[in-house]
Amino acid sequence: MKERFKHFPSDAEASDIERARKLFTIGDLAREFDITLRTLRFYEDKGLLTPKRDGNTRLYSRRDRARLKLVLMGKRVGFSLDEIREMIDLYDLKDGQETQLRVSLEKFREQIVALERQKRDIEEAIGDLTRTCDVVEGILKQRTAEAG
Amino acid sequence: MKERFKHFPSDAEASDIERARKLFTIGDLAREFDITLRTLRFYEDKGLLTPKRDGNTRLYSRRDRARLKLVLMGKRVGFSLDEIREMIDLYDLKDGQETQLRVSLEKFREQIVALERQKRDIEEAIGDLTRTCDVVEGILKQRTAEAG
DNA sequence: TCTTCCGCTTACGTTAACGTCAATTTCGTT
DNA sequence: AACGAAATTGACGTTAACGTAAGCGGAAGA
Repeated sequence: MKERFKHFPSDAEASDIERARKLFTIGDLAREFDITLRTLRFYEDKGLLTPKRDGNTRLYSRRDRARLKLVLMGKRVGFSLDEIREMIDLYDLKDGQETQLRVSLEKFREQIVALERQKRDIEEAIGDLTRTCDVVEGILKQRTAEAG
Repeated sequence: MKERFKHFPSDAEASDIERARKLFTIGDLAREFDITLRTLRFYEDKGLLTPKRDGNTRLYSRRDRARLKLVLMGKRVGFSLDEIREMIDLYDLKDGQETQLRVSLEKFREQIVALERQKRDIEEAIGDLTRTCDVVEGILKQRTAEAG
């Protein structure tokens, strides 16, 4: 474990100044969003982020940071990294153009439908398991009654 | 695609006789449960099924078929194949013993908790997406209003 | 007999999202 | 000069549940 990130509560005081900064290192973002360096580099390989370089060192702008937020948001709601990249690329192509907004809106709605489907599947599974539990409980009660 | 399985409605008539049978081929079960041969063999490799052999050919008993049903049920409610195997093995060790029933019951309840957690996550995601949709719609309406 | 169907085994491939490891390098302190 | 922390690249490993391909055998039907 060479790359580890702990929380340093002692650093929390400087947040006002820190968050007003224009540039972030890879470690900054990793700490702030609780992800690993590997993840940030991976996202870069995938074309989700494109930080500048100071020689070799990555430098993330506020814009990069905003994109990262979008990526993590997208993941949270169940999009794959590929889907997220497509949407962000599309959006960045010409900022906030109507067609792109409509495309994204459509994707969001489809995802909502997919999520609702998943939800129903899970509800059914919970129902099945609950019924099974009831049956097993019944068997157990019957046994203890016989044994008693 | 060398191994394909279609539904043969013309075979449906013989179901009374067929289902009363004692032995099944791998193709029989594949058709009945709509899974591939590969899957059946995979489950065997994993120790979930142990059909007998007529020379090289697998022969599944009604007991094997019942186990397969359990496996598919377990999958449906979100257990991994490893978890399913553990439970089935445990259950087969001494059939229907109280302790084993209690262990399974415990697992089921844990799984219900896990599923309910997933359900909440999905609901939150749906909420997020719905709100995002509303925002995007608002932007679009505003634009069309300005353009009009 | 030829073809087709059903079955067999072995073994490598797939997908997603990173983890882990190795070998260096650069930076800020002390 | 030495040290540790933080950074770099590259490449292989992981997990789950199969898919896919290659190559083979035996039985049934035209």
